[in-house]
Amino acid sequence: MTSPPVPTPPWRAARKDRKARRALSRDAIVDVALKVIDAEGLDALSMRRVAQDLDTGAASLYAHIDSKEELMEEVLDRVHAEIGTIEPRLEPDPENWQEQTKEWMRRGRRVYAGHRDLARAAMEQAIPTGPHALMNIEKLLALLRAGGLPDQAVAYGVDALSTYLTATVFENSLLESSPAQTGQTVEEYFGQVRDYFGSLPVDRFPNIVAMVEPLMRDVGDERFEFGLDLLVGGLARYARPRGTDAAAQGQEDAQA
Amino acid sequence: MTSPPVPTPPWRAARKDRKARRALSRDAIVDVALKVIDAEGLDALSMRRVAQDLDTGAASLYAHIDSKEELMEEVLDRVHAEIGTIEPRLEPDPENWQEQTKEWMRRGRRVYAGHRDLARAAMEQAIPTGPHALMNIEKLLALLRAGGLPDQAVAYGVDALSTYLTATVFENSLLESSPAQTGQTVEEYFGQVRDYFGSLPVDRFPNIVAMVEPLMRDVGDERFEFGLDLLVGGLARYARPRGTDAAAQGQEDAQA
DNA sequence: TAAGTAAACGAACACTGTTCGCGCCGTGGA
DNA sequence: TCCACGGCGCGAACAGTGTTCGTTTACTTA
Repeated sequence: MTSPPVPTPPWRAARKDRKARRALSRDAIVDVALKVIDAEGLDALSMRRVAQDLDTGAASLYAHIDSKEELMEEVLDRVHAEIGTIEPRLEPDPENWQEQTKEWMRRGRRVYAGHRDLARAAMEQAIPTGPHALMNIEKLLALLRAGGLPDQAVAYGVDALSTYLTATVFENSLLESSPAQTGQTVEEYFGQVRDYFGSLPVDRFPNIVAMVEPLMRDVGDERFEFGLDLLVGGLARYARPRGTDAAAQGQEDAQA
Repeated sequence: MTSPPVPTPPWRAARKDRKARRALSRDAIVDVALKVIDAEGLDALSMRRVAQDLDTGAASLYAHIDSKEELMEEVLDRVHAEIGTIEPRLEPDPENWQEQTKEWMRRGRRVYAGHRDLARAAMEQAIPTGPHALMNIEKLLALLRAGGLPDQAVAYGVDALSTYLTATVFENSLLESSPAQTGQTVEEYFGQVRDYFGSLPVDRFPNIVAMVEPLMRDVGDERFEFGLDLLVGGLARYARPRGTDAAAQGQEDAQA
């Protein structure tokens, strides 16, 4: 098979080039996937799209990753890492657990908001089991336990907080991306909805018509903060009595 | 072009048969779509699948409906009608608005739960504008206003409640449908997660390990009821002072 | 009866996630 | 040094998806 030296044909050279940047790996794939989401949104993410940025075909990805679903889990866990590593050492303070919890939630919101509509993917994940996602659950559990809540309240509380976080961030991303598909800005879209609500028949929808302004006010921080206060404040009612007021409250659930 | 009478060829006869049941209409399409969702789940819903039950092709549907998205809006509004028509006349009672609100939420949950994973579609709808959806918002607004909440608290409160409803119902449907795809029951899936959580390294995840049981307890009513109580109880803090306690609270948002 | 119109429809387009099987390539053993 | 092996890369294909095009069909109106 020893043949005399011959200039390699162009297609083989091209092949060589491609093989040369053999940077194909699990991490590289997840990297690119997240970059695509950040740049073009979740809908633009396809196996072919990821492969394209890696100068290869979609089939090649399946040597490193079982399915797109698994890829998404990996991407989501990377984002969970981003939430957790901003302030790696968090010492739950029993005197300050409410504000700490809120701050943690705000951090999560900021991080998610920085990745377009990735929160939609987070919603579709039933129970997150990635290491960094677990770390975040662990942190939240620690905060609520520091508040002295009964175990069941801690568990349901963490669940409610997580649900609230992903759901609100997702809805926010919807409000930004769905009017963009028809080429209008968020303000235009909101203006249209405001007008529509205002134009409803007053006899059938008196409250909507009367409440158009408060309903349409702010899509962002204030709205999020309101619900957050509802939840954390509600959880605080379960807290171990401290200071003057008793923590007793008449609900039968969330027993210790 | 006048040709002598000839027995219609079989294929034309077949065509005749199909045309005879010209029951194709907007309502009929929405009917079938909802039936498909109820019977086979949201993922099974495709334009071709709907057309098949109507003995036609997918293209024929587009004479009555602009897009699949519009079809989903129609389906969702039908379900919203189902929520609203169970108790068409609801008189908001200022003395009882909290329990009325909770009951309304429970009703919504029951209805959604009766339609498989349709709640996922509800999540993806940015701002519902269907007539029956608006009617439900109207009802919720009336209830919170009867409680004497400041306008902004009413608006944000309705939003938080709606979000909580769809998000929790959606998560519940996920927990039921996602393990079913791999052929296991919900109990098996939950057992696996429980075992996994329990097997985590105690030094890194002390709270998760300690809280496995409360975390994994109940996927249903109790969990929902807990979050519901958090929200409604939190809203009640904004209520107009009645009886002894003052409703003042230090948050700066949700001003009237 | 003739014309006009609106619905129905088959085929096609551009996508999607995933699988199959071939061929290249770097590494370990003889 | 040579060779075989095994894993990875990858083009092509499969079975789907929502949607559109151009045509045929059926019904209504003049």
